[in-house]
Formats: sequence, structure tokens, C-alpha cells
Amino acid sequence: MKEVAEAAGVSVTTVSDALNGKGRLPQTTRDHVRTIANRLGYQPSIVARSLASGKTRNLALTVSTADASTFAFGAVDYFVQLMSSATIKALEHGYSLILSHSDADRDASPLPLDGAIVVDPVLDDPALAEFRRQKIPVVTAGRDPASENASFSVDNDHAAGTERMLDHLARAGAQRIALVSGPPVHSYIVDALQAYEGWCVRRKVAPTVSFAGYSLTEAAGYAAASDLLSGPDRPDAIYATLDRLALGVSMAAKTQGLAVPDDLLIAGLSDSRAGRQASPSLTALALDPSEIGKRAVEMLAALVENRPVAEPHVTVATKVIPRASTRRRLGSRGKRLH
Amino acid sequence: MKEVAEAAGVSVTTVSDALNGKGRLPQTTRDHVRTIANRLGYQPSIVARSLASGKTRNLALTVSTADASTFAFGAVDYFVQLMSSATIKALEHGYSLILSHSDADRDASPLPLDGAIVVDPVLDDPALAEFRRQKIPVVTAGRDPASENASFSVDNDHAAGTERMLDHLARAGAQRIALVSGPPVHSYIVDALQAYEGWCVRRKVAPTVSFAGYSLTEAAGYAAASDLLSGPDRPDAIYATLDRLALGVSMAAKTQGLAVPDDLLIAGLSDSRAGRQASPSLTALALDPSEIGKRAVEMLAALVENRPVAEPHVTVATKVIPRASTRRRLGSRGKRLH
DNA sequence: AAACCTTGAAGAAGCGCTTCTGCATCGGAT
DNA sequence: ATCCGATGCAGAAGCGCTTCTTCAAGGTTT
Repeated sequence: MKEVAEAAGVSVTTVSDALNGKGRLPQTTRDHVRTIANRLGYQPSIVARSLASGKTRNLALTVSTADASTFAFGAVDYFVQLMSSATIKALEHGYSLILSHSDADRDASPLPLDGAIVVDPVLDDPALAEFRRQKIPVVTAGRDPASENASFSVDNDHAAGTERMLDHLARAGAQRIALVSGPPVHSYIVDALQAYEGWCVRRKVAPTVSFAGYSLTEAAGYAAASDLLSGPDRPDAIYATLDRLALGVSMAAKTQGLAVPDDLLIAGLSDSRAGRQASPSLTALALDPSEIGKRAVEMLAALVENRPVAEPHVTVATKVIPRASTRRRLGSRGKRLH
Repeated sequence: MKEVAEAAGVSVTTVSDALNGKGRLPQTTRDHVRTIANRLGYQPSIVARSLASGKTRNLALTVSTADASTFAFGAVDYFVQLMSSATIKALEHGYSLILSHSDADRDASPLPLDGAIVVDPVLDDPALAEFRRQKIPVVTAGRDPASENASFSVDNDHAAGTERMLDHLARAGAQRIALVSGPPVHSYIVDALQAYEGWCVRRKVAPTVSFAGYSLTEAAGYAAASDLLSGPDRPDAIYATLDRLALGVSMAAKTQGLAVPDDLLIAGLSDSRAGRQASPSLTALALDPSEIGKRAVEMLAALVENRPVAEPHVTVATKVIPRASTRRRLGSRGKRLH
């Protein structure tokens, strides 16, 4: 930088201002400095810049899961979409988005951050706690299950979405809708559970919930559904709180010789390619993860730059996507509803 | 840090030395400082540390491809394995391994690096050029096609491996072995091509090469093989320079009603899960990407730390893994060889 | 013509560390 | 008793930027 200053016949201050568009300099000076700078192939030191400015222009996107080992980030469409849109939005705002798993940070020296997005924080989330300790601005995608409105958040309207999905199932002829749920460690699962129970109370039916283990895989859904389907009072519809669980439910139905949707309706939370391509294709509550990612980054950028944040808790609408797995029944059981 | 120094009743120098295991300090002082430091929850600023030391402890792993858009990093077993082992080795040496695609760097401000591994550099690789310009130490996995021994490298013995594979095919009864090759922009492809041609000359047979386009997918292999198989003088064995190409060859054979291995032997460069699980399972030249990744990181670490590098050009052995797709023929054609 | 504002740019003080150098003190060796 | 090499630690100079402050020169206003 000093060399550029000398070559341009100005001070380092002027070089800095010219290159960063700050200060009160006429355009001619700026252009001159810029010309010299890239003639010399000057590359500013990001490290020095960060130290001096106190900003790193890095944001983290961390995914929290109760059980890290069994979790494959890329296996869930939701995260991939959220991540993609967040990365793009971050770039637009001049930030780099760094991916990390909440467990991964422990080993490596964490990169210096200006802010972080925590996706689906769990109860007593370690990453969340660490960010707060370091006073790093955080936006959560989904809410902190511990302290509802403690942090800025972007979330889906899971309660409303769940009810709409249950209504959809009922309309399709379901009379006993069971819930296959992950462990209630994420806010979205808590929301879904409560909405389900409230819905059941209002409809005056008994809720039936089967919990999958911490590994939210097809196998977990398969196991949870097998229990439900082989027991007494077999449900005629199952709503699963994750697409992969729903896929597992579908497999369980197949194993038990149940036809979908004729003997069992199946729907899942969160749309995914796998669900779309499954046979039968699965009805899903679409969450619009791209929108979540974008809004989270925008909010975080405002936070980091000390700009006012319009809405500390943004809600993104969900949408029921009806597919073959909940096609309206034409037989006797469907008619009995009316 | 100043606070820690005051709380411990020592100078900042001593704090720095104690925490980093440098200087001439008795263990008691070190322990004392450390105790105080984490009582105060002191976290050193990585940025300041980097600026002062001139080191970032970051290494990059960049994958070069001639055509970025059509390339899915995670779709190739080879890269995933290489990356995993490299990450672990890097961590052992106290470095973070940052993944990047050579094109991705252009937009974002690149993270400051101590060194970089360029996987399969292409001809006039932009990432390689940029690292050299910035005088960042580089180790290539595969060699720079432009200037053979310009940079430190870790590579497979592709020439020897290709010959062994061709021998294997010949022993299995092949008489006309064709090559399905990617574009010769990577050293490994150039190596394979040359070895193939040399082998043909020695065996006094005419070489037959079909080039796939820049997208090294199953579709590309399918197209390249379809040409070969529908033309005159149909080959009775095909060696493809990438597992995904080989999978495409297999599909092409199936389409044309050719049985593998009875009518056509198929082998591919680079072992992969997909090839193992294909039907028939594909014979492959295993490249041991884990070893490549490890050795590359070790070499790079030595380079970065100004330690002497024992071998500037490491070679990792390849191994023919015979599978169903090249099972020895028992019929007449196999016997004709002798 | 005096007082004031604007414009263009330089000076200098850090940001929070590392590291080189210096300087006591103390225990042996002579 | 003297000298010398360890040993234990502090001072201070940066690393390469940003940014706050200052300041001169020129242009306006009354």
C-alpha cells in the first residue's frame, strides 16, 4: 500500500480512501490511485483490513442437530436450498458465507465472524451459546426452543401450516391421522406437535404420536411408522415432520402391504426432490427454504451494520403441495366422512 | 490480552509466549497464565495473530475443471475421499482446509491462505496462475499439464497403471481395446493416452480413442461409447478414463444389446461406489485418493513451514481391481488369444 | 475585507497480537 | 571471588491496514 501511495504521489490515507470509496476525494484522484494500484497488481491484505476495521465480512451458517454423527448435511434438500440462497444473498451484500456444523468448530480454530445464522437451533444449542458469549450477532432460522424471542429469527408458520396439512388430510378422507415426529428439540417440531394436538382437541379425536429417534433418516421413519401400523387402531393417515421420515413411512406401508393412498395417506413436512420422485409421490408442506435463507441474511446484514431491523421475527408462509400420496379417496371410507 | 497480562501480573509478551508454548518460561508460569486466561474466557484474535505472524493456518483445496458449470464436486468419489483425508491431515498439522472451486474465488474476497492444493490442474489453470502470482506455496494433485515439474506434486503412476489395466483386459480375452477418454486437459488423461498409445504400438494393434466432451458425466461416456460400438470394427473392450464415463459406457452397451463382460469388457479409471454397485460391477484402476490427499497436505505443510521437502514429486501406486465387468471369457473368443 | 465554509489531502494513532532484543538474576565453573 | 552461560521475563517495534483529526487552500457570504 505504501508503494502504491508513493507511485501515485499521495499518502496511504488517500490510497485507502480512494480504493474504498471513502473520504472526500475528487473522482480524478480516485481513478488515478486505482490505475496505479492495479498496474502494480496491488492486493490489499484482508487480514490487516480486518484488524483495522474490526470487520471480517464473513458470516457463518451453522446447522444444529441433536445428533451430529448421523447427520448428512447434503442429504436434506431443505438445507441445500437454504444454503444456496443464503450464499447468494450474502455475496450481494458483500459478505462471504461460511458453512459450518456446530460441532465442527470445536477442533479447528474458528474463522473470525461478523455474524452467524443458526439453522434450527436445538434446545441449549452450543453454537448459539458460543455466539452469544462472543457477542456475535445471530439470526436463527427457526426459533431458539429455549427462549422464544431471545434472538432475531426467520421462521415458517409451522403452526398454521400443520393445521392446513391436517385439514388437507381430513378432506382427503382421513379419520385417524397419526403424527410421526422427530424429537421435540427444534422449534418447528414443537410447533407441529402443539398444532397437531390442538387440532385433535378441536376435532375431538385422540392424538397419536410416534417419535422417531435422533437420527432423522428413512430408517427412523420406517421404525416409527411400523409401530403405528402394526398396532391396534391403525391410523389411516400419517403426517411426518420431515421428508425423510415420510419416505420411511412410505416404505413401512409398502412392507405391511398397505396401499398408498388407498389404505394410508402420507404427507411430510418439507418438500424435497426425493419426495417428489418417490412412488407414490409424497404430499408435502413446502417451507420455501430459499426465502428463509434470503431473509435471514438480510436481517443479519442489517444487524451487523447497525442498521435498524424492521422485523425481528419474520414469518415465511408454508404451502401444502398435494401429491399422489394423499389423493382423495373415492371408496367407502372416504364417503363415510360426510 | 492486556487484561490477562495484568490479571496474571506479567507482561503481554509472557502471555503470548505462555499461550503459544514459546519463549523460555518455566511450566509454572505457563500454567498460571493459562489458568487466568481461561478464567477470563480469553479468546485470542485470530486476525491480529495472523497479521502479526504473517501466517493464517489456512490451506485451500481447489478443484480445477475445464468446465465448471457442469461439474458436481460431490458427484465424484475421488474428490470426496481426497478431501476427507486432506482435511484430517491438515487438522493434524494445525491447519484448516478450505474448499474452493477455482471459479468460486473470483467473486468473493478470497480468504487469506498459507498454501494451496490444486487438484488436477488444467492446462493454463487460472487458480494455479493466481497462486503463483501471489507467491502462495502450491502442491498439485496430479501434475501441471503445462510445465511438467514446475510445482510440487503428488500423483498416481498413471502410465504404469494404464498399462497394467490394458494387460488385465488382454488377459481377460480382449483383442481390440478402445479408449474412452476425457479431453486431454489433465495430466492423468495425457498420461493415460500416451500409455495407451505406447501399449498399442508395442502390441502392434491400432489404437482407437473416442473423446468425451468436457462434461465428464455418464451421458458423455454413453455418447462416446455409442459411437465406438455402432461403428465398424467394434471393440471388444473399453477402458474409460473416469468412473462416470465407464458407467456411461456400460449403459451404452446395454442399449445396444451387448452383454458385459461376454461381448464387451469394461474398465474405468478411478474406483467408486457407483462402479462397485453397478450391474455388472465395474473393474477399476484404484487411485487411492486418500493417500494423495494426505501426502499433498504433508508436503504443503513442509513447504509452508520452510521445512525441507524430501520428494518434490511423490508417486502413489495404482491398483487394478478386477470385477464382474472384465471377468475372463471362457468362450471361443477368449481362447483365440492363445 | 473579514469571517466562514467547503474541498482535498496528509499525519498519526491505533487494531491485538508476535517476536526480536535487552536486561536482570542466579547457579555453577574456574 | 570472578566470570560466564542459562534462565525468566519485559520493552518495543512492527504486521498492513482504517479512521480520526488536522490543516491548508480556495471559494462564499455579508
